[in-house]
Amino acid sequence: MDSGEDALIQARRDKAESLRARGENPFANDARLEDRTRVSELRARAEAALLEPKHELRYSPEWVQQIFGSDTVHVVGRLVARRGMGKASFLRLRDASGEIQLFAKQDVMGAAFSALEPIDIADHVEARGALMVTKTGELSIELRELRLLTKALRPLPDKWHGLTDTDLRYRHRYVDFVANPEAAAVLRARSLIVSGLRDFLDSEEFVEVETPTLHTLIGGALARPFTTHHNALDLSLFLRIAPELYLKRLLVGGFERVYEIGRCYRNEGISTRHNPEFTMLEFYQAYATYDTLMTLTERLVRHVDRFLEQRLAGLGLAQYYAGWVEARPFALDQPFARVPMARAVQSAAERAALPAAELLERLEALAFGEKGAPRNHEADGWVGEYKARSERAKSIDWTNLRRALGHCASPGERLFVAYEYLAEPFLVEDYRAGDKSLPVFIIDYPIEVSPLARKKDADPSLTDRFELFVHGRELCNAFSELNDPDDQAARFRAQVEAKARGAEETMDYDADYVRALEHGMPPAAGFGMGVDRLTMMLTGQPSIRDVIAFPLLRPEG
RNA sequence: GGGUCGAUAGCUCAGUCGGUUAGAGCAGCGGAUUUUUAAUCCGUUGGUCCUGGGUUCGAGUCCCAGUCGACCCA
Repeated sequence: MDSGEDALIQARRDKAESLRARGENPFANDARLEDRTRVSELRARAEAALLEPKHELRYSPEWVQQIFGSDTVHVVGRLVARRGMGKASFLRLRDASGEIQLFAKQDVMGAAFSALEPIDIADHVEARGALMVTKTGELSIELRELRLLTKALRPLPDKWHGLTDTDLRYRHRYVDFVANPEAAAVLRARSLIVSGLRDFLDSEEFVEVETPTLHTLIGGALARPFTTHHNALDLSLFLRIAPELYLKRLLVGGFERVYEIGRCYRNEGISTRHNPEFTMLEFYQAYATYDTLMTLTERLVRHVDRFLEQRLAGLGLAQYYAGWVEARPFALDQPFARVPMARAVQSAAERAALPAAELLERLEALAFGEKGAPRNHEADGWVGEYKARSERAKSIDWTNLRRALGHCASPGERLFVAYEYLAEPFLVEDYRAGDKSLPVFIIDYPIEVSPLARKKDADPSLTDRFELFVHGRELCNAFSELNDPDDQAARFRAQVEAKARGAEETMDYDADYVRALEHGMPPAAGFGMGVDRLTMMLTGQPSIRDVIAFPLLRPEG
């Protein structure tokens, strides 16, 4: 009654048993690694023996002989392929640094050749032998000894197709990383991207800090939180949605440049761009403005990209980076566009052959009312006329634009909604650098949608704020910080009132934060960026799940 | 929340108009093979066709409901 899977596992258990019967441990951990060599070291030493063209990885037998002589090398790793030839056998061994072929010959190994019998693909082994080159030019280790270290009781997926079922890939991620090397390369890249961020910020004299993730108040962003409870204090707590307010308290405390890279939690839906827990970089710089930070942001993104390229190459993973860059639809090497939101809306309207000034004046009249009916009886006619102006005008989501306008209570909110529907969907086509899209800073956001940003001196209806869009996707949010405690207290009160009116995503009144501002926070600018999204962007991954080691999934049924 | 598509062997996939005992490749098992590269050749094991109803002489296939997933929209 065994299923096919049970039979495959049983066959491997039987092999483990046969080893135990011979007094060997199929889960040994006594390998002596003093003389262990990583595959990458062997490849590096053998590089001088590479034949042209080098990317084909064919080696000269004489040169390899010259470099390595008959010295025995010692490697450990997982077997990922096996080709039996009777009295000879080819195995492929993978360690964290790379792969190399093992060549087993009965006349060389003698009795040790029988060690191959109980060994399967996926097992971890240690091997000793001399470097040589096969007749096809493949660098190989001619085995003297082979020993099982760990028996894998389950088989690997199809050697050619790997594991493609997306659900299985994410549920059995440990298999995904073995079967799909690019998935593992993305995780390596993520680690390097985080290192690159630290490398850049540390060199700019920022201090890395860790602030609480358990919060008593909701603040720093507009999002629904997860709730939890501290037993000893009998205290309700929120998992943080952003570190912002604590980092700015540190500016009050005298730290001029601080940053934090850490997990944030938002109790929202899951999509290709959203995971309930995600990693955010925030940094704050005293005596700086959002203008300073735009320049810094461009340098930061380019620095991280170069850092990634160099370090991946150092790991022998250059081909993955090359593939990602090849597929990139955006350019990072040219100055990013900087466009005030109002101008972005105006020029987007013009590009759709719409009367920009008239349209902006009519936003309130275009809104749907409570029951989805137009507030203004002329509005349907205007929209019909607008749609006829151009293909682009026709492709605008007028229905949802008017619905969203219906929820707006101020001109600033309406401008923001107009931007979201008229301009943002077209950023990729409107801002170009040759055949690539150009990253765009949208600047000067309305004050109503920016509760923590500083008012513009020249126009108090706007804030000194930018968001960076790379190929149409939001990557960063930054602004000159509000440090007037009275202004901040008034904005908190507005949030509390919005909550009382039924708004779901609001901030709480944070009296301690207002007190901190009363002690004097230096003028400053702050910056936030999703590390997951940055990784998606630089590695060309379509889903946030591809850049998270273990994304949240519905539990197995 | 709405729409579209999908779920068949451990993995990757076929399965025609509803019709005999559901197939292939890989993996596994047995055999041959001392330079292979997805090795090759011979033989062979392995199935809750996602679940539950329904239509029918007969359902992997058609219908309904549900579960799970992917993509798009909100």
